[in-house]
Amino acid sequence: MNTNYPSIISVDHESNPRLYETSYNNYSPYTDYTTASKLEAFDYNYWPGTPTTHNILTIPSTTTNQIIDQIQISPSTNQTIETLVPGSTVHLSQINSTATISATHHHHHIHQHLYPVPPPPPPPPSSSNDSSNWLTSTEYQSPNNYRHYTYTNNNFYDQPQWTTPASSSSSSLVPIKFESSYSPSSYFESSHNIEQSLCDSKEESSYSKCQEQQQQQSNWFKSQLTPTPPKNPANGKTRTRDKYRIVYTDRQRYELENEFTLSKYISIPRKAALSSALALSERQIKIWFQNRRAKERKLSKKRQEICSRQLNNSTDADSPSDGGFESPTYYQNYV
DNA sequence: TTGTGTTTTACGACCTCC
DNA sequence: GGAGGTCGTAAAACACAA
Repeated sequence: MNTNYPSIISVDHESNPRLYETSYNNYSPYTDYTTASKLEAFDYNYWPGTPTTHNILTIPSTTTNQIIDQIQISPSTNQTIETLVPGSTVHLSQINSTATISATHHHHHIHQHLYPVPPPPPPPPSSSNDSSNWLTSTEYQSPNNYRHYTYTNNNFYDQPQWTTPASSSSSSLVPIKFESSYSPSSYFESSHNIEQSLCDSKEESSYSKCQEQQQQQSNWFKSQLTPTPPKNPANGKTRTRDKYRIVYTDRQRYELENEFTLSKYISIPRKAALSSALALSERQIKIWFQNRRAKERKLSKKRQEICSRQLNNSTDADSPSDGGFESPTYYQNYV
């Protein structure tokens, strides 16, 4: 496993409109929020690798010069510029590069997926802005194989996890797999130990081990849409008949949190979309938002208390005595 | 391992708005 | 009247110190 990749080139973008993955695995932009509310930061990282064709899901721009993403595809060439414009159709463009690219949120979340196309790769467009080579999101067929990389302890780990769909029919559309580094640590810990040689090996034991690992990965992806049921259902409780509460998956939480950062109150259409995308009922989405707002209120109350305490400390700095500022009545009177 | 405090789902009670 | 809001709370899940 090569952990000696060259320095990572990271570009922070503070004005990227986020792409949203629907339950049908098409990428579509948010349309019911303002552009300003979509601001998020991305880190784009690359390092030299085998020349590969990459698929990039973008929203083509013809009406604005807004540039929100620049990916240098090799040190000796010019930059490829992808432009995302909210509210327009999502397209797939392809580039040939000698770089392996990943796009990750600066909070460890992968928002945009760049898949190497399995050989033989389709001919690349003459330029990345050549819209004649773009596919619509419904035409997009994710590759039969893709490669996943992770970033740990300031090193990129080559993490070859070649995944092949269960079905052998290559003509059927394969759902775009959700990759998130906001995932159980055990997933990555186990992944780091996977050696590519296992899958390349002619040895039956190594091959079956590889198959097993692939199955585990596949199960993890599936599990991200399946909330964990309670270990001990509460019998006779007045709550849900057969379950007291379930634990949402990392992906469900992640998408809900993302939605919450966009708006503290979820709209009816967004609720319906999230419901189908995350396999949660609209009631669960609604209650999650209610609970999340409650948490926010609790946190801001706590912050306010800390602020007033600090303010109080500074105003009392000259005083030899704290005047009993720890007492609840003091705070009550102060606030 | 265990005790304890915190966070996360889920709900009831009650309120407002349309 | 129904939908969805807050508030308070139950209980599972989780984190973490001892």
